[in-house]
Amino acid sequence: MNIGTVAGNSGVSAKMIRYYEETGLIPHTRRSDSGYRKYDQTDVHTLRFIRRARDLGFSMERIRELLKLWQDRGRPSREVKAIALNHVAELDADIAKLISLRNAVSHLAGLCHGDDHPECPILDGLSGEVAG
Amino acid sequence: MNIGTVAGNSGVSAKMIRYYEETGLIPHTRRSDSGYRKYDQTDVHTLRFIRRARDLGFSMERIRELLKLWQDRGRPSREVKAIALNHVAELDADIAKLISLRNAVSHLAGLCHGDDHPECPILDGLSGEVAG
DNA sequence: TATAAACCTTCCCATCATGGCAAGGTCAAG
DNA sequence: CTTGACCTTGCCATGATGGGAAGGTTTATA
Repeated sequence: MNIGTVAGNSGVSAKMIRYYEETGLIPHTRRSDSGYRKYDQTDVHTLRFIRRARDLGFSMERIRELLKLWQDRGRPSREVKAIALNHVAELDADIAKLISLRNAVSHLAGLCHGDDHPECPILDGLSGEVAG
Repeated sequence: MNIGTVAGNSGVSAKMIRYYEETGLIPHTRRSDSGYRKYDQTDVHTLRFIRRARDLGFSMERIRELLKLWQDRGRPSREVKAIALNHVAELDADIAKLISLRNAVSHLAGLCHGDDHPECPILDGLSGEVAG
């Protein structure tokens, strides 16, 4: 298979497949006489694995670890679970931060009349004025 | 005031102040004979405004709009509120997405024993196997 | 068979907001 | 006058991705 076919079959763009190869996430693949990258079904499986992990928000570094464990038949599932739980914790932190922002902005917006007049507690808040 | 003082007083790094100037978020400031950027208290106010907006997660493009409205004494607060509510909507979307990821990862993690054995529903899920 | 379309290659650039570093000029205090 | 703190510009890096150019290859079609 050429890279375009693998891209279509895996859901990972050709651009990213080359990038993953370059950064060592996947090994260098063999080339045709003319220099085209050649792939087989195993590569498609690996790339699908990567894509699903990306879809779940795992960083490339995490995916690197997950791939290693995936390919290690003797891995303890404990290590995989640790990575996943760590990711959940990071997501929780991100979510908490966004919610905090959201509430702050929403609060300010709630104070603003949103009419033709220039008075605006949002701008006042941003400029540091505590209250009218 | 030199840039370092303004940075300290505004909470915006000198690096970012130069960047904001370069990208037009703030105007070019006057220079001393030796080429040093010179600022006054008004600049500190503006930079504090920018920093607070950044802290609330507004993008530079949004801040550009907010700054323009802030400096327009005849603005209708409606426009400010619209930007804020739009930002809230974007934050809500981001939050929803992260929560969805979080739940998916957490679900997979919950299926995994996390012990010495290699069986791992997390890896199975990533590799596309529906179930054992 | 000739040619065009579709594909592949590498290389460079851009994102977004931020930091780091380096080489060199300036200023203030000792 | 030296030292150290500060300023300047400029380049590089981030993380994961896309865009595009310039040029070689393969395949399909006229």
